[in-house]
Amino acid sequence: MNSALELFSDYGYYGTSINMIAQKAGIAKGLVYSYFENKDDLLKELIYSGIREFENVFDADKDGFLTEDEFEFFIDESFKLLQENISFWRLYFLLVMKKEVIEIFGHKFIELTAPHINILTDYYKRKNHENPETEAVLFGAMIDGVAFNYVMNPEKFPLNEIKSVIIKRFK
Amino acid sequence: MNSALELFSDYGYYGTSINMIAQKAGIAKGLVYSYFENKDDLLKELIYSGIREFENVFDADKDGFLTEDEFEFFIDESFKLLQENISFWRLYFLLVMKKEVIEIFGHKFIELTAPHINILTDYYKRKNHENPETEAVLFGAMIDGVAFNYVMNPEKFPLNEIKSVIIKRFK
Amino acid sequence: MNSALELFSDYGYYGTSINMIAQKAGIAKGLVYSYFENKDDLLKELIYSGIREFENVFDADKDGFLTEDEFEFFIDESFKLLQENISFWRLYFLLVMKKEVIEIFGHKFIELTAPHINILTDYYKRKNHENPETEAVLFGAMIDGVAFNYVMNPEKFPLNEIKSVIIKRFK
Amino acid sequence: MNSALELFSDYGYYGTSINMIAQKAGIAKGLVYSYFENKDDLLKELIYSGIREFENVFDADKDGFLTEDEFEFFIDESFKLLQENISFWRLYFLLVMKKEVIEIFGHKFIELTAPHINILTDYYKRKNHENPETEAVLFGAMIDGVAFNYVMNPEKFPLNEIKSVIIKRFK
DNA sequence: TATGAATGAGAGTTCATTCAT
DNA sequence: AATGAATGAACTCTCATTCAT
Repeated sequence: MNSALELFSDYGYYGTSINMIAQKAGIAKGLVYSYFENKDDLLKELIYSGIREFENVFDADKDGFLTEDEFEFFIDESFKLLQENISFWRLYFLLVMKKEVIEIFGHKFIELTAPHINILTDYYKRKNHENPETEAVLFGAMIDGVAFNYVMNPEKFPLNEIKSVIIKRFK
Repeated sequence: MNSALELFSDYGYYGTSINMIAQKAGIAKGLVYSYFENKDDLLKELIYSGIREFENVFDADKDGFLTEDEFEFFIDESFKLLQENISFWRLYFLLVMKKEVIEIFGHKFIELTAPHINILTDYYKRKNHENPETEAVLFGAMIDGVAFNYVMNPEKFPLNEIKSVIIKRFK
Repeated sequence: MNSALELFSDYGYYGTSINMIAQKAGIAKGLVYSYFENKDDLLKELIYSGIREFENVFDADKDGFLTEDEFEFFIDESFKLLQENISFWRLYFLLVMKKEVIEIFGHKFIELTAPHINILTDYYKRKNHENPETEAVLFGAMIDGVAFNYVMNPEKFPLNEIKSVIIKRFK
Repeated sequence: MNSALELFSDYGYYGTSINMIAQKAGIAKGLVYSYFENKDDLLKELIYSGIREFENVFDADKDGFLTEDEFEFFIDESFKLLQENISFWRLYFLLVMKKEVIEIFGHKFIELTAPHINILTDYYKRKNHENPETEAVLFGAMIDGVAFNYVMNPEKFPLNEIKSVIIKRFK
């Protein structure tokens, strides 16, 4: 799965052959098929396991009420998760635009982000912002953009500085 | 090229066959090969032409000095460009993370955005922001994120509201 | 189709690869797939075309009433058909026992033979045989057996002598 | 071997995997290979054992002289053998036309039937039939056809009625 | 200039066979 | 004696590319 994740995230799903995966994993092609039904299934497992990891981390503050401290904690955790799963998030961005993927996982992805948008809307509402929902959506898009730029070039992207500015500007 | 762009942006590079492109364009498969050396070349031309369009639009204010009015104009133009070339930007996000693409176009993409980041850095420096460069980078990432979310779901994403909030918060 | 028919009838469906067929036909593997959707489809076409040929020949005496002269004519035609389509009948015997094939073609095969059995039953009834239906079924089985032995070894099997004996004994 | 015989006769040689056989037999895949050299060998053993069984039953009246009573006994025994080994005879019909099988077992199959044909020829000669040998060959083919139809559909085929008619007509 | 029949490399997948345990 | 993880050859099928027309 690690080999597959890395290759998928570098070359895309169709750009990665089972042969490449097996070779990278140091096993025979056929063995892949005793772990996964087929290539599609391997991808699914990869995504599910990524989603599960994400859900585990963000299950804590499910009371739906975000304090300023929790806001900072949320940013912290998000960025930590991002840094620890670069390949997964690369794959996420690679796939999330494909029609087939949206059909299968679209709802999963929405379930993942929608609650955060809601909590944020609430947060900005309490802070008397003018358009709390748009603000929340923009915040979400910005996080996407930051994640996107980071996974595209993890060495050069100044994630920590960015974090500070985000907190300063959006808390 | 229009057919190819649309198909690539919908089904991905590997998900689109030369046959599909020829059919959509109403020509024979073989004819594609008198316009383009091969499928790779067709993709390259597509990207180059997208980049050229982008460069043309943003050649105007090359004096490197951004006023507040120009800032708003810049946002306006960017979003217009985004809305008029949804397929291209979908394709951009679809490809930009692939290793092979980065090897070929990586520097092109950087050349495209770097000047804007510099101009923005300058802009924020003049406004006495604390970390003008980080601020500029975050702004760029945010625009990426907005674009990404918009092309993923153009009907639902509130582009105009977002624009207002961006101007209010980042001008 | 000729190459496929011959190979299928010699080595069976699974014992024949698309490569073998293409090689025998002197074309490239891929070309097979512009004539037929897939291997299954090729087999189906083969069977349908064989069935059609059979139906064409035996459409003449569809009045359902068999005279002694017509009986002889029927035998004649059957054996002629057998001799002209050895490969097809080999394939028929090879396939007709497979579950998958029966599911798809079972009714077709029954439609092919059932009318003849009925006509024969009628024929033997008129001749006051004791068990006309069993007699007809036995006759059908015998023709199967003769065909089976003939296609298994066309050079050695004495088809013409057999024909005479059949006519003498069963007319 | 029982598992293999049943599976081969239902799904064919290529349609049956070693896995299926092992599973049905309740043993591990690898263990099959300590009983048989390979899949081919397993098939061979299956056929040999079927042939041996056949030979055992028909070794009794090897004096080469067939009386009318023995004729009836012969039919009886044949049909009993058929009914008790449906799977084997299904497999026989499934395989007997394949080139590879003929190359290996062709002579065996001929050795099996030839003596009976001879004895029958003799039988019909004594009864002053016109073409005793052809008569015998036809009889053999008919038995094949009956067996074929029976194993194709054991529930529906009227084996006992057929037996009576055969005895009446061919004794 | 335009076609699409033809090619064959390479993809995903299966499965007979081996062998360390 | 028994297991099943592991292998890789061989299969079906796709599709970028070529080329005679």
